[in-house]
Order: sequence, then structure tokens, then C-alpha cells
Amino acid sequence: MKVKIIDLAKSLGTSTSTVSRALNDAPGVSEELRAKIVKAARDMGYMPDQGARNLVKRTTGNIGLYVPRGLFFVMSNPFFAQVLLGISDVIDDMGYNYILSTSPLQHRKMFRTNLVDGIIMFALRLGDPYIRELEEGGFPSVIVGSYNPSVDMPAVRPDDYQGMYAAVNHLAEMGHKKIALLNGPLSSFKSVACLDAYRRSLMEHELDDIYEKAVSGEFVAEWGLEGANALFNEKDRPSAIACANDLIAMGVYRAAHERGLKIPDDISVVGFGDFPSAVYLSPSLTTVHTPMREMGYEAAKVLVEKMKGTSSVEHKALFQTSLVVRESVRRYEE
Amino acid sequence: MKVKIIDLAKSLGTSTSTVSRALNDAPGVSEELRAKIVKAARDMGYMPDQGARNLVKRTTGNIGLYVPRGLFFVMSNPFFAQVLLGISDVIDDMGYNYILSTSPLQHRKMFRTNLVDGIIMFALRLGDPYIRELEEGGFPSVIVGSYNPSVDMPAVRPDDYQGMYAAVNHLAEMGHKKIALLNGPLSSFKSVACLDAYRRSLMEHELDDIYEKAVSGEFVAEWGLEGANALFNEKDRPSAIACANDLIAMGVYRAAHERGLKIPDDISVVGFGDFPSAVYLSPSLTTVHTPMREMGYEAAKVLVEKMKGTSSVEHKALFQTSLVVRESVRRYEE
DNA sequence: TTCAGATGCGCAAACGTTTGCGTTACTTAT
DNA sequence: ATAAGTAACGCAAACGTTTGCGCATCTGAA
Repeated sequence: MKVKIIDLAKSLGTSTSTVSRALNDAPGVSEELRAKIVKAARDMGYMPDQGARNLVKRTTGNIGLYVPRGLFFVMSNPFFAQVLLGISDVIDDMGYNYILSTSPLQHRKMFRTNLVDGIIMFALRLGDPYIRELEEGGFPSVIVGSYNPSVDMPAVRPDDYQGMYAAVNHLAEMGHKKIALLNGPLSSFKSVACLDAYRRSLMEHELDDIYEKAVSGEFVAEWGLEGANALFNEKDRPSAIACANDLIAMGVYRAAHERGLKIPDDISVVGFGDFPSAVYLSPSLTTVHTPMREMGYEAAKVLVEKMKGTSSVEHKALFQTSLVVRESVRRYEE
Repeated sequence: MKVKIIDLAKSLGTSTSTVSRALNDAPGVSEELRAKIVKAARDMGYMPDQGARNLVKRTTGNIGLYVPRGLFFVMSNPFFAQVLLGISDVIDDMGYNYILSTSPLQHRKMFRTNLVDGIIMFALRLGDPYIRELEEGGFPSVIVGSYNPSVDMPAVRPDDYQGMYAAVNHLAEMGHKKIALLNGPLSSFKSVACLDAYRRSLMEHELDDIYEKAVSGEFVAEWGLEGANALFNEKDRPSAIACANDLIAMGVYRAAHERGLKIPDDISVVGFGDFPSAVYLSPSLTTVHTPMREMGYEAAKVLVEKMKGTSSVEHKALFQTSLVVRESVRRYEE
């Protein structure tokens, strides 16, 4: 059977209170006795039951990661890998555990049943439920990624608008006149930022009369393949494609290859995100870098402050994005 | 403040026991009263505190995912995405939460402090600690992926040996005489299976006297790039490279591209895993398909049986792998 | 009409911790 | 020498549930 605090107490001829205090570095126990208790705990392999501990301390020692898009979406999107990396940079040696929730139900349960001390929310979209409830409850939580800026909650997000603006500007400055946008779903705030930036850049370069084509899909390679195929099938083909996401760009790569189109000779493409794989594509992908790890780091820091209850100011951080040019765009001449 | 069971009881003029029974569909409460209680619980937004519940029921409603390789390793390896997909197919509507642990410390805490009801372990390698402890304790747990077969614990794994055997055979049958292996670390059981299969195939085709080169690295694209570069720098170059992992293959693609080598014209490559991205590479990757989702499904099923305590038989499942040929290998002629 | 068995419900103990408070023994200042 | 203070420890309550048991009340069969 598992060894409990009372077993320890009995074997040492002391009380549970003293054992508890000793193990928690609380005052009120002599150094001599504390040492004995610690040793005995080690020897007998004692570890405090979490349920009991949570019950009395009103704190759980784990933080929730909410991604209302399903487990697969999380795991197959390098964005999370990177952001989580930053999060774990600050959280890991604080001894927290991560608990994952991908459905509104799980999410609700998390913060309503004292399952976690704080929540980091990803990939929120228009109409995702239970955000408001969280907001009102004052539960420690942070949003990471583009989301409704009017929502009254700490958030750290990338400047998606500037990123896409720089990307399309680059394409235009390289001489491209017919630039298409393979976008994400418009329920995503990132997608609307991308769309706005795309339009503005086109207008500023007086290209919108020549060609304007923005189509919405999902943030996955499958959509890039499908969307690019559709684009290629039209009589009036673009010479460059901007993608809202590196995964979409991968799909474009595939579509081009299947049709014998060379990148960047026949078609230029720029991605978004600068996922680790961007540099492994052939040709390597020109894309806009999003400081995902740094964002994760910041989000985690904000969250721990929230959990400590120290900072109750609404923290909003905006991270710069920047175009990194590699091999997938060429200068376009008539 | 959060509404507790006693608030519900008071507001209905009944007792906590009855409320508890009503909400848990336990017998001993009239349908009429049960309906009233359920309604009131709904209205007041009652949800049972997990800590208290766990404490008395000795069960937590969440399952642990242990990957002793660090958070980044998990999140950036499509293997997990796929396996988790299978797991969630069976687990998700059972209402469990996932709790992630990537360090031995977290892992130990998980099953020693009643934090989870069961554990699924990934990517185990030689020398990973705390496995034995788990084994002895009889804690419900499953291993997924190649691991020491002599360990006395339920496990579901792919037939990595046959997979690599088929891959190298294919290369040999396509006329390649100089075949290299870019392997994973030898602390991984998968790597040693790959190495054995590679050697056997070479011997059977009487190729081992001509050329034999197996080098160990990590299961990441960086290693594929580095390893391939090293291979290309030698005077006696291979005409084909077998990789222990699709990510490694991506690295090889990159190395080839940087050097102006065409795949498969100048160099053939076969991967392992059949990650979703394999089909998006240009050219698409010939690789060994591993039924990851199916494995996850099976692992989860075994785990829930273990947790129910029904099946105490040691369950070992071996999943077939199969070569899927695409575009990255060509017939080799002198 | 009576009695055995259901049925519906409440009391209180239990789960394994933490912690406020009281008690004792010991120190230090007066 | 006495008072006041402090340090070390134990008692017992509390955290919010679930559940064994006992007590009524009600049912239907003898």
C-alpha cells in the first residue's frame, strides 16, 4: 500500500502536523527533527497525495492548455511546439504539470472544478464558447495568438497584419503583379488580419485592379494543395502566392510539383510562421518569422504573475514579425 | 464563490448525500427528486470539486502521457500526433483529461501521488528510469513504440525490423549496391532493429562486402542534413540512403538540394514512418508506413481495460509495417 | 390486520492533507 | 527569582466529496 503521512508520523513517534511542516519547509520544527523526517520520507518513498493536498490548499500545481481545435490540430501544428517550448522555459522548473484540453467541455471542467491553477488558450476563433465565462470569473488565464483585441483578458499575440503586409509588399516589389492569397478561415482573427494586409498592400501598389484573389481554407497542407490547384486551373494564373501559414505553403509546393511547375522559376511563394521545416523545403521557404518561442515565454510569465495574484493589470503584448527571405521568391519580369 | 454540494442541498432542503447520489445516477433517490436536483445543479452551475472527489474515490479521471524526451521532442514529432489521434479516438468521449509529463520527476509524481489513473509511455530508451518502479507497482500503463520486449508490461509496437528490412530490400532490388543507413541513436530499440535489418538485408544481397555504412544520430531533420553531408563528402558515395525516420529523410532532401543533387536521379532515399508530410515533399517520399493511429487506438483500449482491472493478462501487440513506394527511389544502373 | 421487504432519505465517517490554536519547555531580560 | 517572550510540538478542525448504515415510510402478500 501507498505510504501516507500518518505512517511516517507513527514510525517516528511524532504527529502528522509536524511531518507536514517539516516536509513543506514550514517553521515550527527543529532542524534536528526535520532532518530525521526528511530522511524517513525519502527512505519510505513518501509522496503527498495530490487530491488531499489540492483540497485543502485550493491549488493544484498544474496549468491547463486549451486548444479548442482538437488534439490533432494541436499536435500537427508546429506553432504549438514552438510556443510550448517557450512556455516550458519558464514553467518547467516550477514543477507544474500540463493538462491538455481540446473540447469546450474539458475546458469548462478544468477551471470550474479546481483542476488547474491557470490556463493558456490557443488558436481561439470567433464563436469559441466559454471564453466569456472565464473572463468574468477572473480565473488566471492568457490568450496566445491573434484574437479579438477587445476581449478583456491578458493576451500575447504576433503582429500578423504587419507580417502579411511585409510579405505582399515584398512580392510586389519583386515585380509581381498577380498575387494570390491562400488564407485561413475567416473565423480566425489571424486570417482577417492577413486579408486586410493583403488588400492594403495591393491597393498601395495599385495592383488591385489587375488581379486580386484571396481564398479561405484551413491552416493545413491539404488546403494549400487544393487551393493552389484551383488557382492553377484558372485561365488567369497568379505569378506569386502568399500563404497564411507555412503548412499551406507546403501544399502549394506539392501542387506545383505535381504540375511540373518549378519554384520559384514558374511560381513564387511566401509562407507565414517560419516553422522549423521551412528551411528544409526545396527550395527553402521565404516566409514571415513569428517569434513563437518568445511569445510562449511571455505568456507563461504573465500567467504565473496572474496566478500569484500580484499583477492584476491587463497585460497585452504585441510581438513583431519580420520577413525572412530565402529561395522561394524570384524577381518577376514580363 | 464557487457553489458546493451543500449549497445545493440547503437550497433544496435535502441532504448532501441525496444530492450526490442524484448527480451520480446512484440508486436510492426518487425520480421526482432527482429531476429537481439535476435541474437545480444546472441552474446554479454546480460542478464537483475534483480534489475532494479524487480523494474519496481513489480515481482521478485523467490519464498520463509520458515522453521522457522533453516537450519539444513530443510536439515536433508527427509520430505522437498520429498516435495521440488514435488514443483520443477511444479516450475522448470517456471524459478523461490528458496530463503531459516529459521529465522523470513529473512522471514519478504522476503515478505516485494519485494524479492519473493510467499512463501511456512513449519513446522509451535504454536507461530511462522509473520504468521498473512502475512495473513492480502494477500501475495501469502501456508502452507504445519499440522497446525492450523482455520488460513485463503491456506494449504495442510496430514491426520496425520488418519495415527496415523491406526498405533496404527494395533498394537492393532496384539495383543499388551502395546503400547507407542514417540511423537513430542506438539507445533506441527502434534504431537497433533498423540496424539489424539493414545488415541482414545487405548480407542476403551480398552487398556488405561492397559497401556498408550505418551511422547513428538523432530522429530529427538536423541530423539528416548533417549525416547526409558527411556521406556526400566521402570519396565513396552511396547511391541510396535509408533513413530510420521521415524527419531524417527531410534532412537528406535538404542536403541534396544544397549540393545540387537531384532526388531520385542522383540519389535515392527511403524514409520510415510515413508521416503526413511524406506525400508533400518533392519528390514524394518512398517510406515505410507505420500504423501509428491504429497503434494509439490499441494502446488506449488496452489501457482502459487495465484501469478497469478486468484484463490482467500481459498484452503485447505487434503491428505490421509496409513499404509504400512513391517517387524518391529510382532504378540504379551502372 | 400484520409483517417482511422495498424504497427514499439523512447522519456521520472517511479519504489524506494542511493549519489555527493551545500547551509545554526553554530562553532572555528585568 | 520572576515575568515575558519564543521555540517546538500535538490536537483537532477543515477542505468538499462519497458511501455504509440506520431509520422511517410505503408497498403488497399472507
